[in-house]
Amino acid sequence: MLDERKATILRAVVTEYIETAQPVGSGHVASSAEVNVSSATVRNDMAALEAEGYLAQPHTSAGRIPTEKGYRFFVDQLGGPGKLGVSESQQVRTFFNRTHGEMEQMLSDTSRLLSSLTHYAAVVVGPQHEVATIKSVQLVGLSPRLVLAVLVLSSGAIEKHSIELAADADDLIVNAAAVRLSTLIVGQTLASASSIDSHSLELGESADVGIILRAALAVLGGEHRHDDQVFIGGTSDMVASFDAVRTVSEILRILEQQLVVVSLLEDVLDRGLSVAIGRETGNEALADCSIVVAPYVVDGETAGSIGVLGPTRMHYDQALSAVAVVANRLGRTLSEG
Amino acid sequence: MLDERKATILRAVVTEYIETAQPVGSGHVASSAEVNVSSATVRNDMAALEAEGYLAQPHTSAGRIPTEKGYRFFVDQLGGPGKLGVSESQQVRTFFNRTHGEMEQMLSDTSRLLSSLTHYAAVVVGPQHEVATIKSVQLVGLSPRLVLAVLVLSSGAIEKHSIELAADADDLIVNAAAVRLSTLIVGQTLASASSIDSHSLELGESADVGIILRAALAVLGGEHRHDDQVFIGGTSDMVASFDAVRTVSEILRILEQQLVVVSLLEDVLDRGLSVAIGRETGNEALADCSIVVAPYVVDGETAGSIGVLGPTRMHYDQALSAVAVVANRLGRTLSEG
DNA sequence: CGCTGGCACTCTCGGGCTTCGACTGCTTAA
DNA sequence: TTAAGCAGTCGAAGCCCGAGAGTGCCAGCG
Repeated sequence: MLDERKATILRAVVTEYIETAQPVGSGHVASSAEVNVSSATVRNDMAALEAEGYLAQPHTSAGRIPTEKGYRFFVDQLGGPGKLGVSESQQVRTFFNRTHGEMEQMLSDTSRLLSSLTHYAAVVVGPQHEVATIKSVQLVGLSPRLVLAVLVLSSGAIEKHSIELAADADDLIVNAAAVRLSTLIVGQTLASASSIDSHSLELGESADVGIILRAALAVLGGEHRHDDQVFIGGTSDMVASFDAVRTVSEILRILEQQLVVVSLLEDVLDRGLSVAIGRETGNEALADCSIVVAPYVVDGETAGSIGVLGPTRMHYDQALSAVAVVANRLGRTLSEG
Repeated sequence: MLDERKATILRAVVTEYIETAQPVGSGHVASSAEVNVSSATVRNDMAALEAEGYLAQPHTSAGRIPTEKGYRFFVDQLGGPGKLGVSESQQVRTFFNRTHGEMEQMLSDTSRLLSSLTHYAAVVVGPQHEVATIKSVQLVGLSPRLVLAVLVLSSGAIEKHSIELAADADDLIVNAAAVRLSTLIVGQTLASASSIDSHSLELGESADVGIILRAALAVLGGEHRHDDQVFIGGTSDMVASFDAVRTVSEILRILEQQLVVVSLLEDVLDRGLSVAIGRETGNEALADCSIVVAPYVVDGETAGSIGVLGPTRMHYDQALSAVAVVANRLGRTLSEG
């Protein structure tokens, strides 16, 4: 499709533009190390590249800037992620050597690490609860009609749901229900626990206990998708890459709606993409942004995903390697625990 | 200090500047409804106001803009918070009628509500755990050397701490420790629980149980301040009030570090509803920002605080009423549950 | 046939200039 | 004490122009 020289020229334009944010002209390209032809030749090729949609001109007599298609080509021919710089990989190493303890804390710190590595916004989506089994369940009466169900999952995550009762329930009844609930659902996954037929189990129970059980199971059956844990860091870094406050505001709006972010990441992964450029993100407001994502694997299962969000003119190589390395280390660290 | 006319003129300048973000000249002030003198007179008074430090001039032949001292006077003479507009108070009412259930969800939604009311960034700090008593404690073994301690507090909040053991512990031992721990700390506050002398209680326990107990109590004694829950919403709205990306980036950095929270808490200790203008926030990076805070009261105790962060030229009256009303309703709603 | 040098052209950017208008401060008079 | 008028100041906006960076195209050269 693109001969070798055109590809080199395109590469040169993209890297130069990523660096300077200025339209790059034929002269700059010709004087770059990889290109050994005159600026006139570069001009001809750039005109061709523009005709084919890889480059665009803000106006006549300005240099060229890459289009999304141009970035796409650049990223694709980049192949996989490269290696991290020494200081960065050192940073990653010390981070993961030092980190331990609470998973939430770790994920939150990971988003900070990733944003500090890339200077873009980092999004870390916690492990899905769907594969985790229930380690323990507990019912705690907070007030006569309010009971809190606390689940501990094998992943170390905690789910809590409050259950409002129609009638008062004393501690004895609550405890009885807790015991019964434990025997029913401990060891199961959330999904299978919530599919238990609540009618079949009221046999042999007192009415009060049955009511609580049914309420608890109903609550478990609710939307689990919603309580995905999402950690976002480094927005202040990313913001500095843009120059219009309007753009910044729109991007922040997207990030605030965390649900969107999650579906964004999942969507990108579904399509097998690890990089979404501009409108490929599927969101008009992110037309000036790119996303780099990777899943992380815990105990052989894809658990969650991490990603960075930056301007379309991001340092793709650095971002790719950072995301890849951090996803890898995060998965390994979580597997050990 | 300021005679009535000067106060009126200052008020007019501030409101006009808040509205337009443009320096306001004597002509505008003279033609405003509250002022019935000529522009020349206004000029004289404005010169005096400038000499006294309430107003400033970006340059000769420009209008005046308020200084921090000017805003301060404006806010002080505003007295308490006014009433909310009809649609806003309607919004608050339906929000609090509809809301129930998980506290975290509620606080997070509250920050969204507050930012949607004011169009500034809203910060909601969850109830301090210090007054809450422990309702239940549970130890769950995740792996042979990793035990998760889960506390349920009377406020409905949950604390979890992971405990790493030096030696393997089987379920029997963990359960024994859990039972013992329950009798020790249930009903106490976190503070008093963490001050239990761990050495005195090993009597009559097996060594294994004692080890776990000691580890658990040690973990409880850790820093509780750190796990204050903070919910921040509406940054995208606030950002739109500024025009320099640089400023925006710095403000976001502050929010990310949750430094604002510190000043929020400190301010709330001093007085009730309060406003910090510009450098009064104690942070150089927030020189162009103001903060409006109020504590909320649950069951007669100051539980936490809420606030908004916006530009110094914020709509103080609206912000004050919104914060006051939401703090009030939030406290009442949390008291009921 | 592809590459290159040259040339004319285009368009932005920045400086310098002028004009305009929105202010102010001061002076003077009621 | 207030108002009116007037001169002065300064930024914003418009304009022009030259410099510079780029382009497209063409003709010649290997």
